[in-house]
Amino acid sequence: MALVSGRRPARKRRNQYHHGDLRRALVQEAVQTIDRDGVAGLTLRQVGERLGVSRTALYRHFADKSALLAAVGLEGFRAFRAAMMAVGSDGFEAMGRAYVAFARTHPAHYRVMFGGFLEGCRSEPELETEAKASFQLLVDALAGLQARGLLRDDDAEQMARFVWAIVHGIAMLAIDGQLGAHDPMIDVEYAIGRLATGLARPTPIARSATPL
Amino acid sequence: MALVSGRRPARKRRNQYHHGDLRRALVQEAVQTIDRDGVAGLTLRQVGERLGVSRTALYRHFADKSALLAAVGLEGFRAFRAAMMAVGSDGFEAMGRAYVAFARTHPAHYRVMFGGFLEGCRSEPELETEAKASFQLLVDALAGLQARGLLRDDDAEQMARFVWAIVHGIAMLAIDGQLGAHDPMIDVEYAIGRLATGLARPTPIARSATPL
DNA sequence: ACCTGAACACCGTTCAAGT
DNA sequence: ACCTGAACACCGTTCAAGT
Repeated sequence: MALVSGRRPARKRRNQYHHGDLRRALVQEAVQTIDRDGVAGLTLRQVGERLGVSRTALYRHFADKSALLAAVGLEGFRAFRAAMMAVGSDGFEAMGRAYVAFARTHPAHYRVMFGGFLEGCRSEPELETEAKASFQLLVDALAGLQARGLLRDDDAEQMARFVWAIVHGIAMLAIDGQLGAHDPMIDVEYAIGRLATGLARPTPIARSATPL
Repeated sequence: MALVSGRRPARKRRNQYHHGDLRRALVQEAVQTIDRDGVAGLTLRQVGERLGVSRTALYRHFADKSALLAAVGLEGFRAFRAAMMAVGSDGFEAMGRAYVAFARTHPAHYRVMFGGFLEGCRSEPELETEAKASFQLLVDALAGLQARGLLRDDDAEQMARFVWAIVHGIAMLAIDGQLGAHDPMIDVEYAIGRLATGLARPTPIARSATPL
């Protein structure tokens, strides 16, 4: 559950009425609520009540509800990038698996990050920065594979958008329940297999094939 | 704008206070509101007010807000399926283009259909039926290509989920503004090119290639 | 600094009452 | 049948007041 970067020790500050770190508690409670009730089910009053705090205490830490959502998104992006970096960038197989796994493990974060709920948060530059950095991770990984001659020489950003669309599509369908009982990891494995064929550097012979 | 199947002529019914077809007007107004303000910005009171009708008039036609949303989704699925059938099922190129084009032309419908807002509508069997039928369209198209020897012999449903994830991913990223000014149709064309390589029936020679 | 309760303008939904 | 206004329990947000 420790999603934030753990630089600050668990030492509680004094001179506070109810919490050592209300800000963090608010974000955490928001995430739990979204996991349970969806973004639409998130109410600031309930969050406060659940934390044993007045319903306006939140405004000491966040300008409004969308700022709280932005904090959830930012935390999500940081955890997401950490998870991606943890698997390394040798092949996109592991990244693809890690991507969908993250969405399933943190559906609330994922939905806030990529579900269009951050529209009113254009004022948060950190969000944009973090999102761009996550995407760049994928671009770099693909460029690395290209440099080793393993991938076609297409524009790396174009390839990245393609791969991103696939894992994003699988992830969204999975956490929205569109896949029913079907295991999304099967789709990830299938996609990896098809991408190996479709994105591999074309050999002279394969290039001459007229597939469709 | 005529999204519903046009079987009923525009003849207005009598003996009504304000509308010939309040139900349809409500759905239409809801769609416009969602297009403008997002699903979160949809309020029943505003819809009624905009239609010059009491704020509770809606309950004569819909059990609650989620039922109105379900109606929007159903209308979307019907229009979606019609658009898919219109392009034929000869190749998935045209279907892919039509898919993303639909999402961009009807972002409100698309978001309601696939954005996880229909969770509370399990009681609407028509929704499930329509969603399944849309998916089946893709499965059938792929199976047809398989029968003509143009596609790999993988499970057609597995291939369909793969293709669906791709176009869904592109569509969501596009209507969520994640692509910035980038034209999503470029991604569709790129995806089509890569899929032609990745989903084509493997020739004996291509099969022996070790791409990644 | 951080927290509080009262207050305001909203919202979905119910219901008795009207035509 | 279809529509209405009053009412209820919610919601986000503001603000003067407390420690």
